[in-house]
Amino acid sequence: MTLTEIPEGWPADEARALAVQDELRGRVVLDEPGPPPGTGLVTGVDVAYDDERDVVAAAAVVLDAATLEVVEESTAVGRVAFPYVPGLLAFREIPTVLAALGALTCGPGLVVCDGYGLAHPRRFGLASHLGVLTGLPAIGVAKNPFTFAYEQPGTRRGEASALLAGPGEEVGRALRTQDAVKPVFVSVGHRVTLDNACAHVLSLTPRYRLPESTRRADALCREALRDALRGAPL
DNA sequence: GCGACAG
DNA sequence: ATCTTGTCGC
Repeated sequence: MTLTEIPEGWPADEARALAVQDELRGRVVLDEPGPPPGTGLVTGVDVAYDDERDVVAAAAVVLDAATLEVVEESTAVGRVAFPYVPGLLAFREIPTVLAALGALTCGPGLVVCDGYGLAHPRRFGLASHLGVLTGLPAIGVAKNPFTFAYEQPGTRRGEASALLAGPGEEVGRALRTQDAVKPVFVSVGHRVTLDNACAHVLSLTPRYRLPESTRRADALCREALRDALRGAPL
């Protein structure tokens, strides 16, 4: 397996990364509804790291949105392209994720990311960044509220409350995907509406807290990392 | 100035 | 993210 190259000109420091976010932010599209939930294809992407060896593995798992059956899977392995800095997560994950998406033979449809889109310090999280670079509709589903404020949503599956960046600025939603289970934090990435994004997430969580797409992608990228490290330890 | 901080 | 045993429940 070949190691994914870090793109030429990829930001090497925080100042350059901030400048890139500043420049790409204007290309986010927020006025398209996005694909209707329960139809077409949905692709989950996720990455796993080995910081000791500086290796990252990414996975893309394409699901039939109606049945949640796996349609196609792909992985990619590369060198970590950026340190972890809150607010700059995308620069760490995107090169390898793009390689995994590029290895698919079918169109990904809606991309579901682990993390945020609009709910971001500069309103340009991983899901927005990935959406802009690929042109694909994308949403973010995070396990934590980051620094944002929210009221605890109702205890039943499907209930939601606003994720607020400030008084009156809704950047996402705390969405209960299972009865009495901690909510997930959904935000728009690119070319999808927040209501639509939440409907997709509910459609992807018939049984577990996290979307089936991210659960599948999470398992696959861990496996890919193990396999990659097995071939060349230390 | 200090702490918090998606994955 | 990752480090980690047992344990409770379907």
